[in-house]
Amino acid sequence: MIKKIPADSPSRRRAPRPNELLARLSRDDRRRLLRNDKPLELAFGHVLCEPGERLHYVYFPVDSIISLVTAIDGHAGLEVGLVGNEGMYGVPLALGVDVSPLKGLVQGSGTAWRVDALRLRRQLQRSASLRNVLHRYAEVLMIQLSMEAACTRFHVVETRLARWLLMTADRAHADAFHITHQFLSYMLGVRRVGVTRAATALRRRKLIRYHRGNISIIDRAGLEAASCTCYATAKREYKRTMNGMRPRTGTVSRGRGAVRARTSAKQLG
Amino acid sequence: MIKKIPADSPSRRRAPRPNELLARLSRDDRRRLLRNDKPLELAFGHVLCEPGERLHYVYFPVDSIISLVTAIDGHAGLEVGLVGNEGMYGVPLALGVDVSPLKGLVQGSGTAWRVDALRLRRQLQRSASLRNVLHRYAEVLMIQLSMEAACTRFHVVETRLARWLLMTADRAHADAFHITHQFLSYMLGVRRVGVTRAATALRRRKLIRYHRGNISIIDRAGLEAASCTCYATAKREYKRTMNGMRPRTGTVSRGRGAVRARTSAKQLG
DNA sequence: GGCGGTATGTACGCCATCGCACCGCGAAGC
DNA sequence: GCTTCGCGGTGCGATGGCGTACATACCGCC
Repeated sequence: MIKKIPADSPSRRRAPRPNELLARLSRDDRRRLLRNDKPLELAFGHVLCEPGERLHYVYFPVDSIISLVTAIDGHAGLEVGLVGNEGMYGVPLALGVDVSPLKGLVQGSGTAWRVDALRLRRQLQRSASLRNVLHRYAEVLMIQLSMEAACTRFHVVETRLARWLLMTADRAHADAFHITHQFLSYMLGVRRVGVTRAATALRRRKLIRYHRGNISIIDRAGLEAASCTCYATAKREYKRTMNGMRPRTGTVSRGRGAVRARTSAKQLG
Repeated sequence: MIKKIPADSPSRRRAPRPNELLARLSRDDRRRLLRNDKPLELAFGHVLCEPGERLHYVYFPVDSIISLVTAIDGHAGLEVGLVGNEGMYGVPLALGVDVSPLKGLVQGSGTAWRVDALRLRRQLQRSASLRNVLHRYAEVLMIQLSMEAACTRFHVVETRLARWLLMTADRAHADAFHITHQFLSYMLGVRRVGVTRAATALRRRKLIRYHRGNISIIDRAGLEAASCTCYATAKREYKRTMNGMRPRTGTVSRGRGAVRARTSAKQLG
């Protein structure tokens, strides 16, 4: 699924942009990493790596989309991250670990640059600027994971669905794509019926349209309003983290900090 | 809270062990990192860093416990990680980012080594072995975060409570510690009443005992059986990741892998 | 142009948790 | 010794999601 819908409206599809992590590398870093390789075609449903297995490559999507799915006993799994041309799959290798805890599932077919583990390791040793970019992205991913945990815990299906659609549209560079309720239920960790209900509600509010797996966003601003703040948060945090912007200057509690400590203990009391 | 209960039974308390990350460093790395510093006393309720603010230090707990709490609109927050002498607080700095997305809340008073951001950065540039240890821990944290997301989504309060108690006992090096239902409800992201109910159930099963905040584990094996598998998973993944053990050798789907791709697409209907 | 399979819509009873309210007990402080 | 307050226990109706089952509608294929 997530195939483009040429019949519908090619105008919906924006021009694919290069992978943002690769774009941030110096010319030399990029050349040494990619050599003479060509981007690879990834097909929907393809599993790049099963959880707990060895990572042989990292992938830098161009216009493909990769779902990060965590394993959990008694359930099919739960999507905890979404990777498009803004990121990479295979962060553990960037941290010196050659096992992936997360299943990499191609959720939108398209192309991606692939780099093998050994070459990545060599270039990481050699280049501090490469490390800088990939490690910053590792931090982005950590932010996403913790946000995902809280969002999954507290937000209802409808707002989560809205967020998911927006995030996918961004990564697909299109406002329309193909995905079934069944697949969505797997990603969101809810029943298929739960997705149907939420999707029906969004459709009644004239925010989306869908028909047998073809979903299109018809009111982007409305959908953003209907989604949880996590959508905006994720975008903001990506920018801030990758650009190395200064945090807002606030009172940082350190040293003894007895007052603040008591305050928060009180709040919880 | 999480103060020791000397009256109860000092025998409950095991000898504190040194911070495991520091223990993994070479003598030189460790000396350059810690200089002539002494470990710091951290008091319960103290906030090491608010989410979104600048990280001035990293902390390596010895016998203190630090909760990683993610911010979420409309809620008090949600604990997404627990750091004791097996880890560190301030992973973003190890990845070259000087803002923490997660609140660092001292949840168990005790001591920790503190290293300032600049010195850490210098030593990271200098030492690949230091990078190796800290980046491996960053990976451990990512595994914990994704596990936490799924656990929070799918597991009921009682099993999650059991897991929390076990994890805290491990990090406190004691089977008894002090914590109120109110505080637990904040950590687990549920109502206070929800904790009371779950705790009552565990008590009736003779796995724990508690009285006005003093909780003790009286049947560790039973509590492990009552907790979700996430407890065992976290322990196993920590070991595997930090020791750099080989993954189990399995069929890694790569290249075309059309068969596997079709299979999983089928499963999802 | 009928048929089978896929995708979606709806219904029903159940359960975990929610939000709120109220009560009782025990510890610390006046 | 009495009061106050923090902590834990219980009850009640509401709600969001679950598991299951079944109905409908559409597509592609023969």
